[in-house]
Amino acid sequence: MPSGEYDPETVEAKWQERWVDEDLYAYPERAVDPDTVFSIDSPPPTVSGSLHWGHVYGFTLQDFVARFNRMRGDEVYFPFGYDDNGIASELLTEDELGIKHQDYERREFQKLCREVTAEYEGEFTEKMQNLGISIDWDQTYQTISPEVQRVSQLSFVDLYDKGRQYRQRAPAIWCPECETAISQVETEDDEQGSHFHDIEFGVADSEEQRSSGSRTESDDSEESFVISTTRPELLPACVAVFVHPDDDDNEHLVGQEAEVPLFGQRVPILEDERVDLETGTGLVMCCTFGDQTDIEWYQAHDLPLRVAIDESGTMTEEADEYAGLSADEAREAIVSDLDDAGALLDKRAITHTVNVHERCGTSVEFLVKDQWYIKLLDKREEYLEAGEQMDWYPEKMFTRYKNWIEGLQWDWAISRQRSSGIPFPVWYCEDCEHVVIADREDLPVDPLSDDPPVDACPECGHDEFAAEDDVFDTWATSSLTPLINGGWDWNPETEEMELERPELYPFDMRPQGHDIISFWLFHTVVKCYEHTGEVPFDSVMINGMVLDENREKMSKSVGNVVSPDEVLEKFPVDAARYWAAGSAVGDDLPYQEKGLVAGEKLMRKLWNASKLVESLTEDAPAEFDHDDLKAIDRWLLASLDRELEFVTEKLENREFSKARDRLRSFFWHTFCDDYLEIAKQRVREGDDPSAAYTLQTAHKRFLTCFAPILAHVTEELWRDMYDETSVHDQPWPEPLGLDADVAAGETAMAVVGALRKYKSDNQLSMNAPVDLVQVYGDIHGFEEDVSGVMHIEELELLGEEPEIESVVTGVDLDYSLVGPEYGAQVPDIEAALESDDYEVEDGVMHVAGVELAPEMFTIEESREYVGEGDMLEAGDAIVIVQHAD
RNA sequence: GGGCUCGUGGUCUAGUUGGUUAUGACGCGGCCUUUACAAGGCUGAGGUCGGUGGUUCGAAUCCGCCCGAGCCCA
Repeated sequence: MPSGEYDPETVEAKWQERWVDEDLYAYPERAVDPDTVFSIDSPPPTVSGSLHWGHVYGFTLQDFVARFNRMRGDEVYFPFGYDDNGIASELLTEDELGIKHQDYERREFQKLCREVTAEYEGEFTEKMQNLGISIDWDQTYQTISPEVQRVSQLSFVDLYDKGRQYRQRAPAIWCPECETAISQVETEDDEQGSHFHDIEFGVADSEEQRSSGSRTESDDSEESFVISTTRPELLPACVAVFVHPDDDDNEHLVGQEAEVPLFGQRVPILEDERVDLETGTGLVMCCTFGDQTDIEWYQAHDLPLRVAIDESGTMTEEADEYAGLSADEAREAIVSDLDDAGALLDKRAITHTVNVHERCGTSVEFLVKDQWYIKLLDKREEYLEAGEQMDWYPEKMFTRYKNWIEGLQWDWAISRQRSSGIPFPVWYCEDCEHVVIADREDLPVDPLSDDPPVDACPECGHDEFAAEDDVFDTWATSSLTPLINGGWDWNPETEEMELERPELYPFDMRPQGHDIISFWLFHTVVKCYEHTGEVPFDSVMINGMVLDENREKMSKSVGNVVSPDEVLEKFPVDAARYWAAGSAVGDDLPYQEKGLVAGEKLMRKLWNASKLVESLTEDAPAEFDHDDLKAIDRWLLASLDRELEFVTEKLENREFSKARDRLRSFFWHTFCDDYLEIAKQRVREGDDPSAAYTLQTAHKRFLTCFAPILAHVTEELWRDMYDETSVHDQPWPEPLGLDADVAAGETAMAVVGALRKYKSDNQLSMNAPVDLVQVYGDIHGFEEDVSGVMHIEELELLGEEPEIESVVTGVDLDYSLVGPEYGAQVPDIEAALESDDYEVEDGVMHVAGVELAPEMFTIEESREYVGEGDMLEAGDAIVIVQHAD
């Protein structure tokens, strides 16, 4: 029996442990009906990081859905993945073990990674369990595991067979410090000090002018222009000069050729909108490659390639006499030589934004490498339709997916030149470069250690092969989680890819933060769609970001990070869950201690009310004929039916905060404040099975409905009061389907409310007796309840309205009817009403030359009681109180 | 710089197919021991709905511009 105060610290830990020990959330082995399976595909978090609010928030929202669907009878598949395949885990492993990945064979290094991350995974598991998330802990996977590597490589082979992947020489982002290619998302902007060098370029005649014979001696060496650059060492890589189309001053240069100082190559002067007119002189050189724009120009204008800096940051043969110097040394030497040649007009310090590798802060370079790509551009329409097929919660977030697809300019590069990661299962013939792909049966393979599946090249018969040493982009693996969860594998007998658990796929729900819709979600949709021909998710639930209490992003450098660990030492998990349910899905949510405090208060109210219900329902009948229910009991249960209908619909639509608030409000105000006060007297003053039954029935329903949100306190109360099986295993309540005089019940409650106010206003205690109360209004069947709870000696129902003097105070128009009908005449009508210039005849109002139908207006009256006692207005009813103070 | 989202009493929020008196909670003031709960109950104050211009008889709601925040892209 619940007694004393609720002790969340002990209770929450107890249930978290038992839920796991009892396998309460286990996905049933033989659940094979796709219609009753509810499968969730959570994006696996990076395990080497610590738990942050984003995890708590995201997983809590998923848990609401999981618990709700479980109670509705679905077999819920709620797995957990550990993303330990990223660079973060590799660095962690090197750090922890004091090793370098270069010293190990790739497979061996990954084994070490698995060992190191296992420890962190344990910690992560514990924290997730401490949040009471109803994950099935028998359904877990690690992205670095050989099984997942196999799926990743199978995906590669499948897409290659389908012609969706190709290999091409293209620019890659390169970190010269780490000597690795990195993806766009691994770079970040950094403000750095640098120098602008104003360098004079000569103008040479273009081919056209030369051939047309317009060239004169003086045109040649006389004309020049100035380019400001921070990268003079890239002069040897210069392949073009660009002018903005709106740049009138330099427009005349377009079409001519420029001569690069010191190096002498002649390059075209072209026009392009991507020139930034605000920076430097408005003229810019394009070098292959100095930055991202250079790559775009290279591709858009079909420019030649001149690579002047190699992978280690050393100047190449293109740099002539500077070859072999480091980029920094070359810059100094070139600047000095430019100065000597008179081509350096100015040098000044600036700060500008550069792309740096987020791990080491080194400015990135752009190199040309052979890269593998997945085709995207040719199927943009299809992928857009795939997105449209999913239900988006909230709907508005589909726009992000749509904009992303519409803005795609390149296919997706999936190869990374990192020395750790999941390898491409590919070899190349040393002679003819024929691509040899591993056999599916052999996967996972590492070409650096394993032999190709053929002895000789099927193309040319050559028997020497070069291993592909690239690894997959991390998204290439992360985008396969529905297939990993579904047990996707090669069946050698049917020679087809098959799902071991096809009932899970497509997954019912994909949760996703709105920040990575364009990466994680998009790539997952694309790849799974290509592999299976089906959109992998029926629905997507987007969660917002957790911000600090000033609505600003939590960031270590700003120092406004609040750790969930600290907070959960102070507050119950259920309080955090209550807070998490407090925002519209998809919206950002500020961390607010007040939100958790409100949750604690609700838990306390639930606890205390349960204690009272328990004490009142010891003799409650398990069954009770609904026809024998007293009016107020019938009214309460019928009202609860309506609330449940609302709450159920909101939970179905992931409108957690609406469900939460409505449930809370009905429980607190209607059940506790109104009903419970009345029912407790009835039960205490005499045997009242109708009240006891109603109390218990309603209370059970509250516990089950609160269970998805307040998972722990409801479990404690349920198991303590009712049943040794979990509240989370109870069926979601169906409406009882009772008829009740809802209006009379509400009027009765309004009368009670008015009397409470009367007592409060007159500084009377709530249990102070009142001599006589007369009610004009329908509270039929509730008379005893009203007089009981308000301690009324005599309650009299009036058959006709008491003596009331009415004074007309104004006229209320129903604008939704008057507006469309009379439009511009509305101000005239209002003016006439203002000056009392109107007449009402047979219910029709004549005003300002028009006639208003009865439903268009209401005469407002203030009513004054002229008889004995005090008059109270209680909704539709009028209450007269006779009380001798 | 571009796109998307958000902006409602001190704080968090409901309401946005246009209808005039904007919801609830937290906090704040006042009153009340009602044998579940004073961390409770009743009640009150507090908002020209980010700013500005427009459309309309009527705008928190629709449109333009501006400001602030978040995310993604450059």
